[in-house]
Amino acid sequence: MSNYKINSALLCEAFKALSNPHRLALFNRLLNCCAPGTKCSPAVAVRYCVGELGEGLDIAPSTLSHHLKELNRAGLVEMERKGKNVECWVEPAKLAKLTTFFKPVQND
Amino acid sequence: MSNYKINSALLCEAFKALSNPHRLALFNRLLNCCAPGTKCSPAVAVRYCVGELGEGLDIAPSTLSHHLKELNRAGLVEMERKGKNVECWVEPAKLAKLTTFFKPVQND
DNA sequence: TTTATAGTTCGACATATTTCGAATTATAAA
DNA sequence: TTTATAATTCGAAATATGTCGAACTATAAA
Repeated sequence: MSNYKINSALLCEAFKALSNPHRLALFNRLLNCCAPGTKCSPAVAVRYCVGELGEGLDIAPSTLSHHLKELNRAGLVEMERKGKNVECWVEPAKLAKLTTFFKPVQND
Repeated sequence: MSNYKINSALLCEAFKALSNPHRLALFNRLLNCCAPGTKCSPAVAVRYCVGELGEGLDIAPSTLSHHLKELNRAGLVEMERKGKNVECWVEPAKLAKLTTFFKPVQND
């Protein structure tokens, strides 16, 4: 099977979501739980609440909320309310789909 | 080594380039030289000229040119004039960098 | 019940993007 | 040299995006 026709509309939405510096930073923060050099092998997807994700980004809460909504809409980030907070995480399965796109066609 | 700090500005440019349906289609055309089911194992990157890439996309030549310029600027597509035509192709090394981003952090 | 904290929605405004047609450049063919 | 083909540049217009503050909702704590 080749990657000739992955649903390009969905793919395009994913790339659009990652095309903004703030959203890319947010997504990256969810992907990379650890600072360089530290040990970290999460069995389960890492979770951050909205506020934590926005730290150091210097954007208004409403803007932060908007960007996370976009990442969620694009299917890249999951969100779930936990008490006063809303937790965010990335499902590893979603990543796999994206990497598939960049792999060259495989035929034998 | 982790992917903690890939140059996010460059990465962002790449995703922005792929965030437009027409540009994604153009890039995909360069990635997937073959129709599904056919045999195809290109030793060298596949090349299309600008006009060929635009076929069936129903956009003006100026728009096509603009989009390819964007893909080139983002470092995703190489371009070189060959006579009357301008040939376009994707360097496999560029793809590798993008896939790295989506891979989870590896620490041992 | 009142108050505080976390996050979202809405409307407005500035900026960026997409697209086209007209004019232009580069190359090859007649 | 003149003509045709391939592609690019430029300017303009329509649309989309990023951002904020104000007002609002959801939940927990006092």
